Amino acid sequence: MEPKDLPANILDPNCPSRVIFQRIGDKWASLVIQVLGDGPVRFSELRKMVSVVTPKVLTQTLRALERDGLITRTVHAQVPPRVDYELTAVGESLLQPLSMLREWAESHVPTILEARDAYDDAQDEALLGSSN
Amino acid sequence: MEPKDLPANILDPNCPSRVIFQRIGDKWASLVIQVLGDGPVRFSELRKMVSVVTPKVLTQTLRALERDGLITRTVHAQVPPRVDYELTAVGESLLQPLSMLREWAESHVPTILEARDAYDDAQDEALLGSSN
DNA sequence: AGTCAAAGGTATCCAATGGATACTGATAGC
DNA sequence: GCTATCAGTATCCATTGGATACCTTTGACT
Repeated sequence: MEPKDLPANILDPNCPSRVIFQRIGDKWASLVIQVLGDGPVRFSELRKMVSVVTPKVLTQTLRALERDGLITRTVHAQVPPRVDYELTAVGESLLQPLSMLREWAESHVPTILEARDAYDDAQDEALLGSSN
Repeated sequence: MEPKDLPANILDPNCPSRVIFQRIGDKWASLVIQVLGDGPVRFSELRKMVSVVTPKVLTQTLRALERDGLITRTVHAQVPPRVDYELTAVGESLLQPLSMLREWAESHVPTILEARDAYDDAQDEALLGSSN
């Protein structure tokens, strides 16, 4: 793993690592993975915990994660049906990098909200100035 | 400690940390930040390095990052114009968490591609079986 | 003088994605 | 029968993303 000649490069649009990187960055996928970090969860529970996601989009997300081997889908032959989603070993290996990002996000909330307010105020002033 | 009462919680749709988390997960934003990790870059260079992004979308991405205080935009009074984008201190603090994700993505490329092939093959067989 | 090129974007239009809402199918319990 | 539960589909519409063309300023070239 020499950093000199990385075999995979996210900046190359033809490199599969980029596709994978963007799957992680998917709006719902990363939340689902973090929820599954505590163990298997069924579909309806996921919907409640990863609020507010519509069933169609949650299904799409879960199928994509399953396809990439990050989660498994287990159907229990019951009525009403019970379907459990669970992290694979690969999926679990994502928990740590994701939790670092999460910690970053949670700890920088105040700073970023301040920056937004300042930026928006500046925009407002610019607009007012131009109309005078 | 129940996870229900975290001060900032990504799973809460009303918590700003979620919005921020999703900005990081934006398709282009995280790539831009990683490119800017080596120092300021001008617009046209960014377009080349973060290929392939259209100017409209790159502008949207940069404006959003600027609004959140992760990058600065500096216009040099020249002709032709020169505009440099540069990470702020907050933006730089994102580099480490992002590089962990990037390393994860790059190192898991083979595993995930295999999983995809296996999944797609299984889907194909299921389709063939149902049509017989 | 006229024309071209460079840089950093906008403007416009169309395709893809995301989301709201309603519905399905099997069965157990009332 | 009627209803409830669960895990989704089906359908439709709004938002976003992307391709392409265009704009502006000024220096260099012809």
